[in-house]
Amino acid sequence: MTRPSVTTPDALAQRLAHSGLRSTPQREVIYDVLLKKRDHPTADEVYARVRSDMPSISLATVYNCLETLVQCDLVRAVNFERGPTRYCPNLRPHAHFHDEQSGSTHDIDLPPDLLEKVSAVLPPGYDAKSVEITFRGKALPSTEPKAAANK
Amino acid sequence: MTRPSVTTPDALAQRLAHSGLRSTPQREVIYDVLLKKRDHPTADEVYARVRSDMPSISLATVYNCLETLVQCDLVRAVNFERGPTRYCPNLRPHAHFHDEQSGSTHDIDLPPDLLEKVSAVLPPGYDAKSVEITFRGKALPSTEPKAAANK
DNA sequence: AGTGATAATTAGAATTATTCTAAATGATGA
DNA sequence: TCATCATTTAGAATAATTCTAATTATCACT
Ligand SMILES: [Mn+2]
Ligand SMILES: [Mn+2]
Ligand SMILES: [Zn+2]
Ligand SMILES: [Zn+2]
Repeated sequence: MTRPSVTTPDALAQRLAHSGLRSTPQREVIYDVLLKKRDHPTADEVYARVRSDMPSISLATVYNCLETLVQCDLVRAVNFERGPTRYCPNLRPHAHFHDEQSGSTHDIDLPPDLLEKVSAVLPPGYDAKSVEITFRGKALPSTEPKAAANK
Repeated sequence: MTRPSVTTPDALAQRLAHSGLRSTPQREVIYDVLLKKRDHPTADEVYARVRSDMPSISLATVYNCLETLVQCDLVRAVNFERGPTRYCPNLRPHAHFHDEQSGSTHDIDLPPDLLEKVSAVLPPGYDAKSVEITFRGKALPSTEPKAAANK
């Protein structure tokens, strides 16, 4: 029954304020879209989804808002090779698994000590602010993202 | 006194033949350039370096040859965020450290068991063909890549 | 050596995701 | 209400890469 730390829409205004930014309808609906279907959509996909709620929003605004959410640490930008950037509202420490067949991206939760263990391979003189772990391969269809299991 | 497994220019013709491809002057000079200065150059940087040896080479050929070397498993393509792809002839298992100040990329050799340990976090149903580990942060100037220390 | 088949290279156009620019709109608060 | 500053917006610009179609090089055979 643990809840994700900050992944509720309410947290948005707080986090934005903390960075001296305003909560706007565009930022809210974009964050909602990310929380509702956590399949690592691209900016274009976010744009398409947001347009049903807000048909007048512009693609530039989608890019601007996503960047803002990333700066506020509410969302992670996820890249794989040279593909378009994908957006992830999962704030727990996790890795990404890219299924080559389907093109889908899955979250892999990490045990609490793994990132430290990995960072321990750094020789003296290297000070890492972040670590990213990415897998590429084949995932069984049963591992396809099911209907928005939040928790 | 261990030697890197396949990182000598001689290996090139072999590996290419194994994939049914020819060894060409362009492929050779590009692979040489990658071996000579292992600082993870971009395609543009490779192009610039190769042009002193072979002024008539085209940028399209540089892209083609780099892709060929990657397909033959002689070179790794390395991406960081949305930056241009960089190329790495280090075939040992290693991670990448991106120094945010200088923009430089460093190889971090990995202990033999680490990648297995990391892959062990995958739930059943996930079959990873590759794992990538990327660090981002600050590296002390002393860790700057020194004059082509091969071995 | 000559010939046809295939592979590789090349210049330049096209593509794609993203960023930039400059103007319009919206909120804030003296 | 007005001035100020933040945000959004449309469209142009950018940058890395890929594609296209033509040319050149290599190879296998005769
Ligand atoms: Mn990824
Ligand atoms: Mn990298
Ligand atoms: Zn994720
Ligand atoms: Zn490397």
